[in-house]
Amino acid sequence: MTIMDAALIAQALADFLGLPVDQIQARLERPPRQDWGDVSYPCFELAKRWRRSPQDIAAELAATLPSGTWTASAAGGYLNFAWHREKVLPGELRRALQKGVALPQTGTGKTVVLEFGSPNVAKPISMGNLFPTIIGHALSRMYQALGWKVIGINHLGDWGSQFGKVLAAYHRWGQEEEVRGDPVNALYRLYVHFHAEAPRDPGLGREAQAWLQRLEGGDLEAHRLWRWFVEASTDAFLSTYARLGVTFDHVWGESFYKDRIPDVVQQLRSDRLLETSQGAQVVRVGDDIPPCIIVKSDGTSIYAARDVAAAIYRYERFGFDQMIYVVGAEQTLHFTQVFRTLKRMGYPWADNCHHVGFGLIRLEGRKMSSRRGDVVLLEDVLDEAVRRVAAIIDGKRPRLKDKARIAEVVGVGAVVFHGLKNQRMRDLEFNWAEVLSFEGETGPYVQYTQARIHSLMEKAQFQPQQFFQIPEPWGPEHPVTTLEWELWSALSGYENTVVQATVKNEPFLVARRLLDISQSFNGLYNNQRILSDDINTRIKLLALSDHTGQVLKHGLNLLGIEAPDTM
RNA sequence: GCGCCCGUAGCUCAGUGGAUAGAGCGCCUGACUACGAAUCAGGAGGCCUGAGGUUCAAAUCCUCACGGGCGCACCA
Repeated sequence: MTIMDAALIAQALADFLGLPVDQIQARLERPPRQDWGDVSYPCFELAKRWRRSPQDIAAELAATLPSGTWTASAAGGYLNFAWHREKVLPGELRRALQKGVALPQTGTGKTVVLEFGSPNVAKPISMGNLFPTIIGHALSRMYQALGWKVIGINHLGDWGSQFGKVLAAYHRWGQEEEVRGDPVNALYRLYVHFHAEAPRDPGLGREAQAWLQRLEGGDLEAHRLWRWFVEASTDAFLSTYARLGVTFDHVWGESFYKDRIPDVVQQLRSDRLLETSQGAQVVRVGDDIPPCIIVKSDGTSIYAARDVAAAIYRYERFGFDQMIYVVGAEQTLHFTQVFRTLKRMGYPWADNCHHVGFGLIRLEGRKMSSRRGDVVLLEDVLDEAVRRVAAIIDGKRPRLKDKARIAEVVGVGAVVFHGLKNQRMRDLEFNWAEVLSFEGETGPYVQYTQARIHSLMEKAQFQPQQFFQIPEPWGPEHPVTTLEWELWSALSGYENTVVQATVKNEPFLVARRLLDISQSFNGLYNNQRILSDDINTRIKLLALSDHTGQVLKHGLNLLGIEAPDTM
């Protein structure tokens, strides 16, 4: 608990009123305007109970409540508390400089399996892959920051009927040299061509099905091609992941679990959970939703069965406390079916499996369709962002060292931040102008703020020791300014934001907090001189700036974005 | 038809049941011979889709409409 923790106020109020602390604390809130105070207690509930006006109660409490490191005042039916800024801030800042960002290690000893990324083999990484990749990556870092052991798994789409299509298309039209030269694009063209031809050529569908059956049956030729395609695609994916700083503990595609499916089917059968319905083998998982299909009527496997097998394997291997699937919201029903199937199989840990969904990225109002080849490639977006950043650097900082690397970091950062700044369930209309914006609520804005602070630190050669030696940085002669206090308020909420963001699996909360902090800092920076001639002022503002820079860097890192010291 | 998600400024979005609903972009006015102008200060811009309900108090919770998106058994 810090000096500024509202729990102190809740306790004092609870003692005075003779009410449970929890009840008081649940009511505490932030006043809408900072000059009204830092913590607020609405007295309307008491008013009802005591049959007195809330105004009276607030006024009386303000007058009679024993004071602490705060001042209480009444405003209408609200009892407002304002911290004694000059007394509180020095200690808080000292602690912050000593400890840096200190997150509660609530995950210590616990393991979370995080499935994310999961691109399909034989298709290039498009903007459609942005969310599953960067949301998963951010969550991975956030859980780690809270002490969890994170197992990141990239669940490649490398099996199933789409693969039958790729094999059929390659067999019909494919050229070996072409695929050798540029595997992903060549395979993708075949896939798109397949879907273009399929409507007027019913034979194609049958060929795809036959290839899938050959593949699942262990046919050597099918298997050889499959392995080649998977390996070539994986290489391409890895280079994009490298740009994004994304890594995985395991790249286990769907095919990884295929040999475990027969055991799953066997177990379901002996548990009498499997039924034959319309030629398929299914598990009933409730009257409100359709059954979970485990084996298709043609005998080939289906993704639900692979997901069930995968979950069991992962539990046996990792004994996870939580498993999170970062997969599009359109698959909500599928995961409900899978989790209920696991539950019916008697696995209590099925309750610890969670689907973290996200909205669609749409293109000119429609869903991007990989079947039609109607996609925007992620690499193209990254390249364009980097190119534009490089042009800006040439214009305003021509002598910047390491220009190419900085342009890469800032350009990629803009794209990643753009994808993480809103609630994940919201659909995103892809818009070049917005992705390529570097001003306002953007990644480069936060990066810029951090770089600006770094530059201050360099110039001033600031060391935290200097701050510790000032006896009274703020006092009656030098009150804490509104801008300083606003910045501190934004900073002091950071740890809690990270905790909340992790609990809700919502990285955007971290992104928003970083914007708040950056805005507060820039407001201060433009209105108060930090490198003041007055040594006290200079050092305390440097101390505040130093911590701001640390938090921004920490937060960007959680989001998977690099924070360059110059840009 | 059923289920899930979304509906807040011209646009993109924030907004733990509480006070006068906030940002960014765009538009208008200003600030670089003080620390990095990818910045900042100010202005204009709102029936929080609509109607009921719960509550001392609703953008927020509950119903019902309307509008948009996504699902609804052998694709993933």
